[in-house]
Amino acid sequence: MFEKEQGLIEEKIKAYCDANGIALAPLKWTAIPFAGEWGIATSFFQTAADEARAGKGAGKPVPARAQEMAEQVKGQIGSVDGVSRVDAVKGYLNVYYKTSEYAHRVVDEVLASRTDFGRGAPKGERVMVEYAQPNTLHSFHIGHARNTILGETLARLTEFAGFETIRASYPGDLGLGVITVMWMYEKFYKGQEPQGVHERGQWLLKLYVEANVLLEKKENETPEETAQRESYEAERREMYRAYDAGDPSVRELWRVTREWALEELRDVLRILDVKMDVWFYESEVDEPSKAIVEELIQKGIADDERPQGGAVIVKIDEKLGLTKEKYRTNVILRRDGTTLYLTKDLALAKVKFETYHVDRSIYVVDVRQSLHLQQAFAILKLWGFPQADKCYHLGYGFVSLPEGAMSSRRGRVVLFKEVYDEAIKRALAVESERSGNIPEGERVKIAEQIGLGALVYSMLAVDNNKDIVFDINEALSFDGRTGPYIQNAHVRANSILRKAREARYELRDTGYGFDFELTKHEIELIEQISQFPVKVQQAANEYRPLVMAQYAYDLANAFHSFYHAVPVLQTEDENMKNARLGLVAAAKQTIANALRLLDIQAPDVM
RNA sequence: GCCCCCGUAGCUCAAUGGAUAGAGCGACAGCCUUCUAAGCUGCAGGUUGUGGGUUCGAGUCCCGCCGGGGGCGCCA
Repeated sequence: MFEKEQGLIEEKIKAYCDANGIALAPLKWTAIPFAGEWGIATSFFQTAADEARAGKGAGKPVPARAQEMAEQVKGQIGSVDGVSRVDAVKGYLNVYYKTSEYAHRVVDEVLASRTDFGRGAPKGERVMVEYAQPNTLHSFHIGHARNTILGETLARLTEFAGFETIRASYPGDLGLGVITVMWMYEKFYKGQEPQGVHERGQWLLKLYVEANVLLEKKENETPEETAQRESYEAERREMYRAYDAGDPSVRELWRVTREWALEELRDVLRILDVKMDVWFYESEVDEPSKAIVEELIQKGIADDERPQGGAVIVKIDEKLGLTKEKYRTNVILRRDGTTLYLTKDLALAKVKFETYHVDRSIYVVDVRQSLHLQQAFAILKLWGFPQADKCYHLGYGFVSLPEGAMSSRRGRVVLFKEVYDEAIKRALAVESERSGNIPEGERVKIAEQIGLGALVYSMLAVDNNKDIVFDINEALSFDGRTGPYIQNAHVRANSILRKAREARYELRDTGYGFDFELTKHEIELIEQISQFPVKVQQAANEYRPLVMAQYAYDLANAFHSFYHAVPVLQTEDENMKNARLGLVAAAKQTIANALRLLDIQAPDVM
């Protein structure tokens, strides 16, 4: 927001260096890291070090020389519009803003842009974010929730930062797991169907777990048990074969059960306020992907070892001319002619590039699939897609339970829906304890927003590359560094504004100013608000939702401190009252914008 | 055997190579007749796993070691 002033100072620094024959290193600006004062800072360490290396430093230690430069620059700067003072400290040049002027500018900008405050200029690039890729028939657990929340937040960030953004889901609706549930249903539960979208979806998971018990080889099996198990196994294999052969009744069973699972998925996405633009289904990518295998053989990228009884493989390192093993070799078509995960991902990437004209392709996928995705990207590069360089795997650590890894197969999972229901229950309990002023008809809706806010924030507040051991009490905490803490800041800001309206106090847009002595709380809050556009860009460019999660907390924290220490409605002075109401409105708006990017609702009361 | 990630306060986690390594939880002490106490203020808590190296400057980069997790051609 203050590029002009920064530019002016930079010119002065450059002029000083030119006049003194100093080769200036690129200037890096940061916020002054001391609370209560507001401005920007840069240092001269790099320049001094460069000078010393060039043998021109006159033997002076670098820090001392940096400080000397900072002092001399300070002497040269004179007065700059909008700058109250300049300090040279420990090699740093600190430029302090005239807070009254900038405060007015920040508040004005927020109130003029409203929901668009912080939005970046269009970048002319199209991004696709692929996330929410659960297997159908397995129900949606808390690990899928981490994936979906990360993906959705990232999509909101890239979109708001100025990228045209496409959201893509890629459910796995094929494979042995799916067939296993179908077999179980057909054999033991045919004709049954629980009522309720989630009940039905969770029931499918129950069938899956039961089936795996029947199909798993046990220790000390009796011959009868072994025969029984092998007979089940044969039935399952037969169903898989029948599905592949296009058997109409098996296909119909597949279609019906798949729809049950997808209905549940769609409802989970509705709860999470995720609106997918594109659905890629594994079943629809499977057949076309076989064609690309031929293409890759033709182009000399893949080696066909089928004549020797092998598979179709890509020797990635060799084709890239690497001597050290990095991407290794991988199979893109089994010897029986069926496809693999990698095959389908290659075909899907081609569709993304050619049909959707994607410039950047982001995959939100478990970190354990890192090598596979690196292999896919490398093959895309060999294939001649320049977009391969802008494929990015946003890997995330897996979510486990205190008792160990989650396992759909064993039914050892925490389902998203269970946690969501519990979150609402807990939020309602807190509401009835301390929120007397919520209208009866809104209590559940607010509880949903708070409960989900807690859960979502707990997923975003940890860096994506870290594993999470899921603890429901931590995930659903409403105190401290949590979603509800940030939501509460929004509520409190709203409360002040509502009271002002109720008192028929009219907020004047103009004619007020921050030309009074600002408290450190006001300065800190204004500084935080002004940082929002920068944080949006940083989070989007680095593909790091955590940056925004961190920022939202810092902003809310600044507001809570301000709220506690600085009176607004009780302010005697009309001008000051106006200015502070404007600041509160700007803070509320910025908190709301930040929460929106985090896929968290911003309630007006709680 | 090779590759990737992690190791920071009692616990859970932050920190574009830069100023005094920061939050939350937990503990302790305060603050509700005053805009919502899901809050605020104060206090305590650190040899950033370890040994070297690079650098004016290292939690951050490089090498080794220790500890934990993950991955490595016909699973996804």
